[in-house]
Amino acid sequence: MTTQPGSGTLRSRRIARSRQRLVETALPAFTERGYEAVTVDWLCDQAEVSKRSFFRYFDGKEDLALTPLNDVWRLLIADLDTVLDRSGPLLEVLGEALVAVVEQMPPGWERLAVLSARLSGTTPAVDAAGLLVCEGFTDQVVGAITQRLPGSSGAELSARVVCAVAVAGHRAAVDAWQSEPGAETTATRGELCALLRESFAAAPAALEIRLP
Amino acid sequence: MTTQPGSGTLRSRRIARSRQRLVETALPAFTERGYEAVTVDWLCDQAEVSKRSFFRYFDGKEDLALTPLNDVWRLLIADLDTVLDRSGPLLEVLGEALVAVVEQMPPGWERLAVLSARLSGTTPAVDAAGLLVCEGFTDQVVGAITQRLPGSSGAELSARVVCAVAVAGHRAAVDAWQSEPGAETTATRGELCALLRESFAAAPAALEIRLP
DNA sequence: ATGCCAAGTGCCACTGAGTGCCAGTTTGGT
DNA sequence: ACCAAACTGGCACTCAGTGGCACTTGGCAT
Repeated sequence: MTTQPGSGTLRSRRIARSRQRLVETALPAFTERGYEAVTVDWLCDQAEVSKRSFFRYFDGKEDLALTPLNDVWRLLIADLDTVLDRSGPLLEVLGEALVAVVEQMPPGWERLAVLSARLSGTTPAVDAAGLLVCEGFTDQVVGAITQRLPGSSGAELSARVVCAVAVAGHRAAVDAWQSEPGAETTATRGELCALLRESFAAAPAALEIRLP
Repeated sequence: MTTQPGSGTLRSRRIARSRQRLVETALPAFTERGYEAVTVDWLCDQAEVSKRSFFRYFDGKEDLALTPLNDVWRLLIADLDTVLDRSGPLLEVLGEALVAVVEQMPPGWERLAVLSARLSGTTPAVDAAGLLVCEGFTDQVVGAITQRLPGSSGAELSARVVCAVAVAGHRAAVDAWQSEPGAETTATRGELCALLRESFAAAPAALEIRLP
C-alpha cells in the first residue's frame, strides 16, 4: 500500500515503510533496466528486506509492480458498501467513486502510478495481474449488487457489464494519462480525474457504434 | 490448437498430434489432481514430448490449460477482417461472429472446453492468462476499427468499450454453461451459443441499471 | 533415388519466482 | 517483568521457463 507512515502500531508502520521502500526501489529499476532484468533477490537486497518477507508483503512481483494502481481498486473495494448506498445509474456512481478514490491517494502517488501504468502496458505478466485485480473488483460489485437487488432478473449480468465498462474506461483513461508527453514528471492526478470523467461520460454512447 | 489431424504437411500434423495429446492428458489431470499438483515435467513424460518442445508448442502452462477456450478467440482474431466487413452495430457483429466461431469448433471440443472453463474459474493464474488473451482480442479490434473509421473521434474508446462488453458477455455465458449440472458430460455447444446470444442481447440494456 | 538444408527436436544445465519449515525476535497486553 | 501471538530471517527446496548445442528428419531440387 502507498500508506503514509504515522498511523497504527509500531509494527504496522515498520511494515508500511518496508513496503514503501520496496516500491520506491522497484518501479524506477523496472523502468530503467526492464522488468525481468530486475530480480526479486536484488530488490530485497536493496531494500534490506528478506525474500521471505517480500512474499509476505506482496502477492508476487507483479503485485509489487502494480501497487500504486492496485491501491486504487483495493480502496474502492473497501469502500464499496458506502459507495453503493448512493442512488442513480450504477456506472455513474462507480465512475464518481473512482475519481474520488484517486483524489484521496497520498501525495506523490502520481509519480509511481505513471511508472506502474507504463509497466503494465509493456509487460504482459504485469498487465495480466492488473486485469485480475479488476476482475476481483467486478466480483465484489456483482456480489454486493445481487444482495441489494434480490430477485431482479439479470442484475448479475448487468453488474458484470457495467463493471467491464468501468474497467475499460479506467484503462483508457490511465493509458492516455500515462502516454502524455513528459508524464513522468508533470502528470497530475487532476488530469487523470478529468480523463476518467471523460471516459465514463462517453461510455454509454459507445455501445451504439456501428460498422458502415 | 484443437485441430483435427489430416491437413497440412506430415510435420505439422505431428505437431498437432503432440499438442492434442498434451491437452487431452492435461485437462483431466488438472481437474482431478489440481492445477499446480500436475507439473509440466509429468505431462511431458505422459505425452512423450520433451519439455523443450512443450514450450515450443505452448506459451506456458496456462496457455495449455486454456487451449480450447483460447482457440475460439484466436480463430475470431484470424477472421477479424472478414467479420468487420459486415455492417450494423459492432456489438451485434462481434456477438454473431463469436457464436459462429463456437459452432465451427471441431467435434468433441465441448468436453475439454468445459474443463478449461472450470479451471479458469478455480485457478487465478489461468484466469489471468485468459483475460490477457481477451485483451489481445480487444487490441486487434481497436486497431482494425481505428483503421476503418479514421477520424471519427472517440472510435477507439467506443471499440474498447464494446469489446469489454463482448468479453464480459462471453465470460458470463461460459460461466453459466460450465456450471450447469452434469456439464462435464452433457454440455453442448448449442447450449453455449444460446447463452451467448442471450448475454449479448441483454448487454445494451445492462448499462441502464440503477441503484434505488 | 539421392543428397542437401532448414526446421524442428532432445537433452542438460541454469536462472529466478515462490514456498515450507523452523528457530529466533519483537511487541502489545497484563 | 513476563507471556503468548505475531512477525521475521535464513535456508533449502520445487517448479516453470530459457539458452545452447548437437542431432535428426521431412521436404525438396536435382
